[in-house]
Amino acid sequence: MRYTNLFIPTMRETPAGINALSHILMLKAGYVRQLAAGLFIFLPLGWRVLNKINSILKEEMERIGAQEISMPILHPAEIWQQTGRWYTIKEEMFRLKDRTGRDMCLGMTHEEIMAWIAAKEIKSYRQLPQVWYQIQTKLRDEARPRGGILRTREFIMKDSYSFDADEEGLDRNYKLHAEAYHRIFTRCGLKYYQVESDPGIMGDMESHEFMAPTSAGEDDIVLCDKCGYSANIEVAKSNIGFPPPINMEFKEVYTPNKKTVKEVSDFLGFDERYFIKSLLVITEKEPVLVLIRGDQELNEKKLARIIGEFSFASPDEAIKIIGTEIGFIGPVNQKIKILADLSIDKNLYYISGANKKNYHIQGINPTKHFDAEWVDIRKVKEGDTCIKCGGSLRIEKAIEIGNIFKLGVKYTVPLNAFFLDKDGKEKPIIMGSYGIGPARVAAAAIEQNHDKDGIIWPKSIAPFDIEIIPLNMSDKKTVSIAEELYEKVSEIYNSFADRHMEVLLDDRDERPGVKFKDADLIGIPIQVIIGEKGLKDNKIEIKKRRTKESKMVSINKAVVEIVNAYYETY
RNA sequence: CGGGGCGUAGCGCAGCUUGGAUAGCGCACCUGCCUUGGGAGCAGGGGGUCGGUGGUUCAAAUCCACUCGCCCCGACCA
Repeated sequence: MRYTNLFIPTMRETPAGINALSHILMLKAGYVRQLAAGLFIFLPLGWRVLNKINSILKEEMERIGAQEISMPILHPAEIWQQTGRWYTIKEEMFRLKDRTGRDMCLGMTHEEIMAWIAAKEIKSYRQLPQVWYQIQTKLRDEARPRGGILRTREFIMKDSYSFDADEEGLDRNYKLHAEAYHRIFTRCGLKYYQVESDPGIMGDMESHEFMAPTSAGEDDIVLCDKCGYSANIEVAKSNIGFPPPINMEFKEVYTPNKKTVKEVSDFLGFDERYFIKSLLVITEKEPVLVLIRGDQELNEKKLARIIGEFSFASPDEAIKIIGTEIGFIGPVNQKIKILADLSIDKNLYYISGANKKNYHIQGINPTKHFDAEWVDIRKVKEGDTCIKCGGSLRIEKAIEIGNIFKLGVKYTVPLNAFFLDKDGKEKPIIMGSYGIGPARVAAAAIEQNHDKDGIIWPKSIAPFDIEIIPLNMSDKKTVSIAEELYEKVSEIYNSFADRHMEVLLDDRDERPGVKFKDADLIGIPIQVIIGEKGLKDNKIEIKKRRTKESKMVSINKAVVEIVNAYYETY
C-alpha cells in the first residue's frame, strides 16, 4: 500500500498529560484518536493491527473447534433479570428503554445471551459439546477509563463459551482454551503469565487470567521463579512463618498518642510481628473487627470475598461502636464479630489496643483472650515464601489480556438451559467462558516492544511487514527501484503469516528525516531504504526496526535479502 | 464516587496573580522558491465562540458563581 493513500497522522510532539506508553505511542504514531473518555477511534494502522490479532484469534479458536457466531449488543433486560445480574451490576451497565418503554441494556459480556440461545436450542446430550465464539463490541460504563486503550468504555472482545454435558467436558474445554491462549499470546509476541485469579461475580469455580507484565498494568501478580507458582495478588497465598515465642506479662500499658503499629512498636521496643493490627470495618449487616499481624497488610479483596462489601469505619463510627478512637482498638473484651488472619499464631503473645485512649494491652493470647473466626486475609508481599516450593516470591505489575472461567451452571440453570442425558434425565448444561481483549494485546505489545524512537511491532501483528523508503522522490532512479521492489516484494508469499507480504511504500514527497522519523515511530519490522548514495554502488539498505541493524545489499539480490531479513527478525 | 490538576489555533504552551490596545509564541497547515541519508532554509499566507452559561464592571481570556469536558491518584473494574 502507498503511504499517500493511507491516513497516518503522526505527531511530532508528545501529547501532554498522559502516562501509558502504549497510549502515547498509538496517538503519536497515528494509530488511534480519542473521541471521549474511554472511547477510541481506530485509524487505518490501528485497525490493521487489530485485524492481525483477530485473525490469529480466529485461527486458534477454530483450531480447538470453536465456531464463530455474532450476537446483538443490545439486549432485553429480562434475560439479565433472570440471572440476577440486572440487579447485582450497578452503574457499570449502560441501560436504556426502547420506544415502547421496554428495559434494555448494552452488552457488557454475553453469558446471558449465549445461555439463552443454548437453552432454546440444545435439548439432547447428542448436541453437546458446543463451543461458540465471537469478536464483538462490549460496553461498560467504567468508573474511570484509563491508560488509553487499556481500559475503555467500549471495546472489542473475543469471547467464547463452552457448553458441556458434564464436568469432564468442561475441564477439557477449559484446558483447550488455556492451550489456545498460550499459542495466541506466543504468536502475538507477548511476554505473559497464566495466573490463578478471582472469578469475581462470574462464578466461584476455577479461573485463570493471562497477564502481560508492564508498568502500565493495573494488576499485581505474584510469581515464583523457582516452581512457576503464579497468582493474581487478589488471591495469592504465601508463607511467612511465625516469630519465636517471647514471654509477655498480660497487662495494660500506657502508650500516649501512639497509634500506629510502628509508633507503638518503637515506643515499647517489641518487633512489629508481636502486634495485632485491629481494623474496624462495617459491612451491610454489622461492624466487624479485622485482625492482622502488625507487619502485614490486609488484602481487601480476600476480606470482601468473606464478608461482602465493606468500608473502613470513620473516626466517629469507631468511637460510636467501640467506644474509643482508632489507634487504640483491640480484640480483648470485644462484643462485635472478629475475623483474624492466619498470620497470627494462636500460641504466641501479642500487643494490641486496649479499647481505651492512650493504652494498649500486651500479653494477649488468641486462645485465652478473644474468640475469632480464622481466615486468610493477608496480602502477599515481595519476598514472602512460596507455598508450593519454598522459593522467594516476587511481584510484578501486569495488564490482563485474557481470562478463562469455569461457570458451571451459574447461568444455565436460571435460564433453563437443560438437556436430556443418555438415561433420559434432565440436566443443566455446564458452561465456561473465555475472553481476550485484542486492543489490550496490541497495547501490551507496545508496552513490551518499543524504544525512544517509537513502536517495535512483533512481526505477527505489525500493520505491514516491510516499509520501503525512497529518500528522494524527485530522483528517477530512486523511484523506479522503489516501485520495482514494491511490486516484487508484495508478490512474495509470506509463509510465516500464510499470506502475501504486506508492503508499505513511503511515496510521500518528504525529506529523508521525516520519513525516517515516521518509519521508526510506526514500527514496521523491516525498513528498506533507497537513497542516491547507495544507488551509486547499485545498493540499497535493509534495516531491522528492532535492532537497528542495517546492511547494504546489491539491487539484484534485494528481494531475497529483504525476505531473509524479515524471517530473521521477530 | 473521593482527592488533585487542566481547558486559550490541529499539537505544545504563554498571557490570568494586579481587568483596559488588533489575544501571542513554537511546531503543524497553505502558496512560491530552494533543498533531498535523521522532523531543513527563505519569503508570503490562512486559521481563535479564550470549554459553556450567568453575574460584577464603563470594560472580562483575566474577577465571582454555576456547569460541562478531559487527565492523574484512589475507590471501582464479571
